[in-house]
Amino acid sequence: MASQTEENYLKALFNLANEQGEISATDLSSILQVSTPTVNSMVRNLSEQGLVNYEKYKPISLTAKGKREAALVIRKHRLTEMYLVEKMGFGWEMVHEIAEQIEHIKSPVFFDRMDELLGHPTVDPHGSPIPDKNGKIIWKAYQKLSDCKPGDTVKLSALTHSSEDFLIFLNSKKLNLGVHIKIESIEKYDGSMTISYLKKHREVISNVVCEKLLVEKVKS
Amino acid sequence: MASQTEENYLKALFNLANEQGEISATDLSSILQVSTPTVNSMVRNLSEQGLVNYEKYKPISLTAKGKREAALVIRKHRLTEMYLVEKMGFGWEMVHEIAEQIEHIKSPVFFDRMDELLGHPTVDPHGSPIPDKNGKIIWKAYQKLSDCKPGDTVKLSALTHSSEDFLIFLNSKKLNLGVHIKIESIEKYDGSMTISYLKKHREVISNVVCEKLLVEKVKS
DNA sequence: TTAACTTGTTAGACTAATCTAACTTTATAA
DNA sequence: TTATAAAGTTAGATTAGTCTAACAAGTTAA
Ligand SMILES: [Mn+2]
Ligand SMILES: [Mn+2]
Ligand SMILES: [Mn+2]
Ligand SMILES: [Mn+2]
Repeated sequence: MASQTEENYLKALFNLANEQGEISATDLSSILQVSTPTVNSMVRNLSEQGLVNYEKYKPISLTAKGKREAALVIRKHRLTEMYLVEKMGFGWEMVHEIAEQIEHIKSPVFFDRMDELLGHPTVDPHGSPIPDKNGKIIWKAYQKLSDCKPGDTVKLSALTHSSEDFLIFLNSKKLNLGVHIKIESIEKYDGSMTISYLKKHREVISNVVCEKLLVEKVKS
Repeated sequence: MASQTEENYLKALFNLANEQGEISATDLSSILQVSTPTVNSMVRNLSEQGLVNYEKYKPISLTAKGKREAALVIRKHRLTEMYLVEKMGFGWEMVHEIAEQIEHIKSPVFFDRMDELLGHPTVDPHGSPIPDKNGKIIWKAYQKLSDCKPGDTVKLSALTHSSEDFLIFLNSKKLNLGVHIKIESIEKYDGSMTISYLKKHREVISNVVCEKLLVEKVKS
């Protein structure tokens, strides 16, 4: 069974692959906060276990088996986050750190029970999809708020990044998942948007923020 | 902060001290399933941290600081077991293994939240006391069922040992904590007891079992 | 197309936690 | 009271995961 460290490498590889395609030792090194020689030796180890494709000086990738393993760790992480929010009353900005540890618990029944108590959720508290028990992920086709036009009404459904700082910022603006947002206008100069939501709440949000908000068109 | 391994040693030391007083390297070795040289080097390490009193060839003991640390790990273990039973619906025979892992999660708020959701419980699902946030334990003065007399009516309140096998045995006899037991008779020869409980349920249980059941006198 | 920079790899070392083999101290019992 | 057994310690090795320093390969840009 994969160690805690190995599971963290698999997750990092999986996430990087979905953000960039090509993965370098340097990327892993900066995400996992370890030196490149450390990455190098772990990648060789994972490669020997058939989880990673490795050839000297070539970009790193997960094998099919590695992808599945990674997705199952991510499943545990996201189920945990959902459980912490829904059943234990934690805020969405607090759960990542705890889930980072609990995801490594070796007990299938524990995660199965969470899944059951939650009613088999398909997304985590940040809107990211929860892989199924076979490691399969259903990616929903969201668009960035920054790609929407004035007059559009959309539902906030997920985030591209969910750092604690960003989540606390969203809390302060009462921008929770599920909120319906009307785009009033877009400033040409810097792409900042004036939006309204929740009984005429009106805010101006920067392009940096709009880029991180994933939305669905609302049929109305 | 104490590593997972260190925390497990502290717990073992704490439990052994409450069962035997004097602790030997061999005891730790057999409980933790590691060799005596391994125990030796870890005990020296804990001693350097001021958690254990160690002198060559002398029995091992926890310092005040070590006792406190140990009790706080046991607190996390028992809160977790209680949470798993009360909030997640696990049987009392399933929770020890999972708690053995979750007890090492580094997140005070996580355990505080469990404690709060459970309403600050004082005992775990096996009747063992949960140390408070300062590591203080209140030991209740239970007696063994095997020390009771025919005619006594008692409440089953705790267990001296809670191996999975024993818990499954108790399940099969419907002997749960809180059950009121009337001692009908005791067989002189082997100390086995005929007891009745739960609407005239009548059973003969061996002395081996009676020795492991902790009860309180019922005033009636 | 070659020099300079960036990225990746190798070599060698370290720490925590473990082991086995060998030795020393303490306990037991003839 | 001394020989034997049991318990504890030391020495030295191993594995996973990490590091730094040095070197090699690949990329970029003059
Ligand atoms: Mn997360
Ligand atoms: Mn993790
Ligand atoms: Mn337990
Ligand atoms: Mn443990």
